[in-house]
Formats: sequence, structure tokens, C-alpha cells
Amino acid sequence: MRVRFGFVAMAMSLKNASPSQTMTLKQFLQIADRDAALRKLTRIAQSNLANSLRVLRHAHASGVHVYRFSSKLIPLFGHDVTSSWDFLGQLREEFAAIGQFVRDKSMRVSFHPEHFTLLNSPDRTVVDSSIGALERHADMFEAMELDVQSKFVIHVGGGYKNKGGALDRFVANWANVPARVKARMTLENDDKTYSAADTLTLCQTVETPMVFDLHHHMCNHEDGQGDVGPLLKPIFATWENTGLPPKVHISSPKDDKDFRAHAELINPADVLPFLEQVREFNQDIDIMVEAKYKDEALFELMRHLSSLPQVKVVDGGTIDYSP
DNA sequence: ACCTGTCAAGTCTGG
DNA sequence: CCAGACTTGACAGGT
Repeated sequence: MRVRFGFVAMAMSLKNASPSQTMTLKQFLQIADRDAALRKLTRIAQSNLANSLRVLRHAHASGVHVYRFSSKLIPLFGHDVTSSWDFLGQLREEFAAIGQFVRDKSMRVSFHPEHFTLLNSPDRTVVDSSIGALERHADMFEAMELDVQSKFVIHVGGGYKNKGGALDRFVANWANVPARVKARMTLENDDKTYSAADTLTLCQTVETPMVFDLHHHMCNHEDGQGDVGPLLKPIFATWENTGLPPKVHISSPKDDKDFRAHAELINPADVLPFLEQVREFNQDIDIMVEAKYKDEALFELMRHLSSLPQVKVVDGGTIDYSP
């Protein structure tokens, strides 16, 4: 089975290449000349997009084919104060260049809209703004001319002291999500509220692929359900007909005291038992490395894996894990 | 050069 | 019912 590793947003190996430079609302409002402020936002976005392309080139040159964009590419995009401004028109060439590189090199890319994106909130305005945030991410993928294989991942949402009701509300609100957003959606188990089993059931109901997060599963699972083995087959089944390998997130706990936080690197001992389980399905997967050291953590993990007899290194971000 | 406080968005806790 | 924590990277302002 083939495993492709990817990383998130920025590359530690590159200097001054942040794709997440920003301007806060407060800073924006302090600039008296509104048009100048909007132009400054656009310049920041241009820099973020240029740096995203640099990071993509670096990933590709390193043999990495899976990458998640920063969700802060355009500061204040979607905020009321910028509603009159045509960011996408202004940034057309930058988005097109990224999309062309992704298509030419067959990179698999995604977005993770921030944790304020909640489709199951009891507050209608929160749901509406969440759908708006998802539409803006769809706009950006469309500006890149990338098809629906370029996915979003979000969490199920809040628990609101009634998980069952909150899950029902997710399903009800799903009817109001535009088709172009639904087509790109995937859902991930979280570290506090919605376990892998909860998330899988919801994904089956709304016919959406499930991203399995191994670290979140360690933090949050039903009593006696710490072994994900029995869930793997139905989780992988949610990816059928997408033309994509299932996606898995990995990270290691920072320490015992701060178990849910992400460590700098991936501890191979956290991942190897999982790879052994996946091997039984002989299933190709993409694994997103979510570690403080970003691409460096990926490369460090690859160095470790390359020493194992069951691993054949294909390139800098890909292994064949063989029986 | 380095340290500290602040920042769009929501939810949850605990006082 | 409200203040603060949660959590991440970036940045301004201070030293």
C-alpha cells in the first residue's frame, strides 16, 4: 500500500515564506483612507499567495504531494468591512498560477476553515456565516480552477449539552448547504466532543467522506473503543467514488499534561501501530502531518520510516508499506 | 534581537 | 449572566 504524507500551511525550511500574514480589524479601522487599507489587505494577500506557491514548489521538489493551504490567505475576506471589495478579481492571476502548479504536478490540496465554522449551531446567524465561510473557500478553489477533489475539512461542531440534538441539527442544516460546498466537504473527528464513531455515523448520513484524526481519537473515544480497527473499513468506505485515497491526520501529544496539544515532531510509536492496522486493508492513504515543525516533522518521520524493513521509500514524501 | 500583549469569528466552564 | 480559557501564528509596541 502507498502512503503519501503532507503538511500544513507553512514550511519551516523556508525563510520569510509565511502564507498567513494578516491584518486585524482594529489595524484596518485605524487606517483613515479606506481604499488604501483595502489595497494593503490585497498586497498582504498577494504575498500570502506568492508564499503558498513557494511552499508548494518546495513540497513538490521534496517529493511531497499533499498539502493544506492556510485558511488566512486573504485577511478579513468575508468580513463586513471588505464586502464591497473584489478580492478574487484583484487576485485572479495569483490564484490561477497556484491552480496551474497544483494541476501540473498532481498535488492534492485542501483547506481547513477555522474552528468558527459551525454547521450545527443553534444560532442561525452562526450557521449562515459558516456557510458563507465555506462558500469563500469554494470561491478560492474555483479561482484556482481546481475540481471537487480539492476538499475542505471541518469538525462536526459544538456539543451544546445535547450531542444527539446537535447532530440532528447538523443534518437539518445540511439541506441549506450549497451543492458546490457539499461536493468538497469532509468531516473530522475531534478531540473533545465528536468521536470517530459519532463522526462516521454523521458522514454516512450526509454522504460525506470522513477524515480520521489519530491523535483526536486517542484523546476522545467511547469507553473500550480505543482501538480504531473495527471502524477503519467503514471510514475508508466513505471515500469510495471520490477518486481519492482516504485522508488521515496524525500528530503526537505535546506531553502528558498537555495531551491534546501538538508536539513539535511525530513520535513514530504513535503512528506505526496504525500503519500496521491499515496494512491489513492494503489501502492507499494520504496522511497529513500536523506538527509544530511542519515539513521538518514530515522529513524527520520519513527518515525514521526509511530504516524499517517493511518500508520502501518512493520519494521524499511517499512510502510503500508492504506485507 | 527578544519579549509581551493583542487579535474577526464561537463555545464552554466556572464564578 | 459574564469574564476568561481555549488555541495558533502574526504583529505591534516595548525594551
